Amino acid sequence: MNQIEAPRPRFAQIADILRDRIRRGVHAPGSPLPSEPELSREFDVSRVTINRAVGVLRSEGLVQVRRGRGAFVRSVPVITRVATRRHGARDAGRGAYDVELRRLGLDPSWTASVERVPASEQTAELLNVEVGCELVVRRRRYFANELPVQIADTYLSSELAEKAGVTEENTGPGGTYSRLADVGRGPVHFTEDVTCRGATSGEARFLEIEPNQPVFEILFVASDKENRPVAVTRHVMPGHQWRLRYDWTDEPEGQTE
Amino acid sequence: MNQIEAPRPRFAQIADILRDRIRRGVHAPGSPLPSEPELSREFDVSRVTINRAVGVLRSEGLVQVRRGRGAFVRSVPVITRVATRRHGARDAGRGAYDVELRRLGLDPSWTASVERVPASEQTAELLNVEVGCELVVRRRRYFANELPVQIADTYLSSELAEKAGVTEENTGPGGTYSRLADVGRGPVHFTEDVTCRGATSGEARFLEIEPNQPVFEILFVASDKENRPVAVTRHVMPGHQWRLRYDWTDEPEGQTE
DNA sequence: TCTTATTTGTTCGTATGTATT
DNA sequence: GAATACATACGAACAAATAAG
Repeated sequence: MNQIEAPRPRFAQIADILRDRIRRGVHAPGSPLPSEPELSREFDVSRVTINRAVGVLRSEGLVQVRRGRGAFVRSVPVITRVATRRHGARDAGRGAYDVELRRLGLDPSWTASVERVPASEQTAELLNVEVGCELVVRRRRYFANELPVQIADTYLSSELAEKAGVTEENTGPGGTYSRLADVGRGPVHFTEDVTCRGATSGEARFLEIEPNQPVFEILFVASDKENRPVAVTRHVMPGHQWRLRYDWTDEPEGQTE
Repeated sequence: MNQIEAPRPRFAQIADILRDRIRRGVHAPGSPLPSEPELSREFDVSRVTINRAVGVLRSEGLVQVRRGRGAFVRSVPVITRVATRRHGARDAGRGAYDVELRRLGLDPSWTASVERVPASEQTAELLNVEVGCELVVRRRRYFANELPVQIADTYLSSELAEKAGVTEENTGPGGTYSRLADVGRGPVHFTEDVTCRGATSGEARFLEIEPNQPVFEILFVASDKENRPVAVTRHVMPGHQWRLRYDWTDEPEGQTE
């Protein structure tokens, strides 16, 4: 067994060089890389090899390529989503998003809309309802400086949504969870499943990333005090631009259950 | 603007077909795909196009390609790492790993070793020590059915490690945290930062995945009751084969601070 | 050990298609 | 319409890892 590093493929070496140039600011955020024919001449390789090298940077989220225009360096602020346990669930919500983005000097914004859809198999199981039964879904889209950074869709059974009065875009002070609490179904138990997968083409289009570029998917289930699920939220966000933070304090031994 | 879906590239269509065949069991886990020349003839495309299609499946973690041998279908059980807040930090540790793997019908195993290393910039900052000062690192490697699934390295200052007596591989009942508690430095506050990034070549080699295939990196900081950091653990695991679960229960309003 | 066949990895030159300016 | 830029694809060639003899 030989510990000497095998010679790296040209496309990988060129990707390294370009990555380093971006890191050092030779190509500033928002500015284009030299065109493929130019890079092809500079490194004395075929344009196909340059295309593959740039493909590496694309899949890392470092550049955004637009056909007919060029490859542009992204500015990728890493946004931290803090889920502090002892302060309750809403800390990971909209208010915290605002604070975090302003801390980074970015302008937070979002859109919201409400629809009715039949329950998918997965959502039906999580909400403990029949497949195909009617759900109310609140779709939110988050932006940082006009750039899309997160998809968040919350599903509730139509029945519960109507009882709690959250079938309109404006859910009033405290949001959906406060309205649920008003009718005695306030969520108390929370489960959050985090996975990492390639973006679907629809997600990629909205988030302006490559299909198959890694995204975080968070499935957030809120249940009431009788442990009945009341709402499911699916978050999808580009993997390279988020950090998920969880913090908590252990109870002293005696108080644990 | 034209809403008609552009025709998909051939390599992507072929990747879809192969992915579907794997899903349907046409190619069972552990068995090889047909060779590239064979697929090239079947789909009547060049071998370069097949190579690119298989590359898509590689980056998804669906197949493992070994040069000179072929492309083998992976068996990819999704392992859930549960971090239940109310039961304390150790629920995400080794015992929980054992239980989860047996639940999946897999055989859990791990290795452990202890080293001394100088503090890197990042670790030094998290542990609040000087860069380059001596640390004790406990390296653990987790396997499922002999397949590597996780890297976990825990760093402590040498001083503290010696006081607590955790400079050997065997740390005794309850593990490192119990020994820290014995000397009055038991961790109480926990912070966990989850990010998603491409595997480094070293990680890829150990985890038997592609370089740049997405991995979860978890930075876990444990602090004592005076909020002094006592240990930092870095976990690295293949993104496609883990699910991170967090669950908790909200305290009633009155008890929140 | 050496040889040969098989299999994947990379690269080139060339060509064609699509999106933008 | 023309020029520019990126996307995909092919055939050919060679390199590197593996397996069989």
